[in-house]
Amino acid sequence: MLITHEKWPRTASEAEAEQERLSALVDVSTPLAPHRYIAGLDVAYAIGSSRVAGAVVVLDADTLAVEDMATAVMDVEFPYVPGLLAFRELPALIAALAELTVEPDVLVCDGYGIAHPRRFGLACHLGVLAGKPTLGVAKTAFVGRFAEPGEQRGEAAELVHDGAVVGAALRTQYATKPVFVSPGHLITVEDATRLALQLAPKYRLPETTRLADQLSRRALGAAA
DNA sequence: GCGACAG
DNA sequence: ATCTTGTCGC
Repeated sequence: MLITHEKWPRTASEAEAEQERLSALVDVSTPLAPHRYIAGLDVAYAIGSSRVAGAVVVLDADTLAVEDMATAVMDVEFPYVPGLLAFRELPALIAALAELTVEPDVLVCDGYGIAHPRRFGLACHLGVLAGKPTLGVAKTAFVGRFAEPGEQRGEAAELVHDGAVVGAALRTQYATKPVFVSPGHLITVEDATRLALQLAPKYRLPETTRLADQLSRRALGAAA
């Protein structure tokens, strides 16, 4: 899948302005459309250099079997700034997506969707650029308040930010810390939460992110 | 002003 | 994010 992005911001203020502009295009009220291929994306970083590896793995929505995968190694341009993660990771992820043979229907990101200071996290950004459904699944909290969800697998609590429900703290496995799910684009909080749980039948994190994480690290090491 | 702060 | 194997516990 090809994604083109011009005039990539170089400063924090430019990046924030870009988020303000693109955030108007986000749609989190449309239910998730029928889907067959789910993609998981992640980025691995090298220690003493600016080298990074973006990875994407495509799974069958029903069996979670791996149908395709791709990687892209490059140097990072943008520094890590909370709230501007997309500008640091998207280039490598977009490059990896361009190498896919199987066209994914939904993109699962490592990070947040609308649960973001300006309602425009990495998942929203990728969703708008790709014009496809996206959601974010993060391991730790970023913005918003939430009540501790029940201890059973599948129990969830609303993630509230600025008086709005922007996601959910979801318990994917019994007695494990919850993961934070938020819609990115063309999906609702409910559908994103349901899909995240479906993708995590055995471990705390969705298979999509687990596999993408492993793939990105392997790609980084192989590029050494 | 201070602390927090996705990866 | 990254440094990192085995090991303690359910």
